[in-house]
Amino acid sequence: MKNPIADLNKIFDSRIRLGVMSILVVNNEIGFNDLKQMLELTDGNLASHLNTLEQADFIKVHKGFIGRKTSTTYSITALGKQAFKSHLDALEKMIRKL
Amino acid sequence: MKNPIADLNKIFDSRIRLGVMSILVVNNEIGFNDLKQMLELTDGNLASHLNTLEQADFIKVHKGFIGRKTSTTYSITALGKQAFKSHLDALEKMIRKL
DNA sequence: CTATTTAACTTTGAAAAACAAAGCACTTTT
DNA sequence: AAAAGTGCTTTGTTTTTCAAAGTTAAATAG
Repeated sequence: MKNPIADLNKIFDSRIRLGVMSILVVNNEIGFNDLKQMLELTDGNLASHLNTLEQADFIKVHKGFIGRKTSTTYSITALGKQAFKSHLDALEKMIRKL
Repeated sequence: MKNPIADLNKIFDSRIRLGVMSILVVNNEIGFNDLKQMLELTDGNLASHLNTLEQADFIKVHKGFIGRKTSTTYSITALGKQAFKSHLDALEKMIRKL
């Protein structure tokens, strides 16, 4: 039998990063605070997971302004969309036997 | 919006434990070495993850003999089956938006 | 105009988890 | 008798997770 977990992406082992991605798939742009509230996280925790996703080029940050106040939003990249889809495919393959 | 990751089971954040469970769902009894080879793990690593699953009452250990040689096998419990299913449901709910 | 609050982090540090390697008791194979 | 396999446990390192506090800059309240 083939190793069933080999195709899972390590980055998505984390429930939080999984949650961020699943939110970003349906919201093409979302703010830091919205994510924080949806996932019920502290600033630092969310920021570090977002950082991991950004390092991997799975999400992109947009720093803009609302008036003169900064506003940071995040969106998924093409690579991120693909990697997330691959991960879900691997998951599905793993459990299709059910 | 509701927290999309709240219903995920922390025990299944681990790819390895996820793999063990997915194997046990289709094999009602499997040996330590088989698992080790399927998942490509070291003894210690596998043993500790199995231990976590056992503590949670998600798997059961059977210590027996083949002739006079010890043989340890593992199987999924009813609770484990249920918890795994719930986790998969939560995952599916999370990504159904796709 | 001063004080507090909010946004979005970064830094720090502690706790937990993952993991490999080695050791071990016992047995079978060579 | 020596080597190898089974199924662990122990040890110790590395990695990951996370909360808390600090930070900068702007907004708002008093």
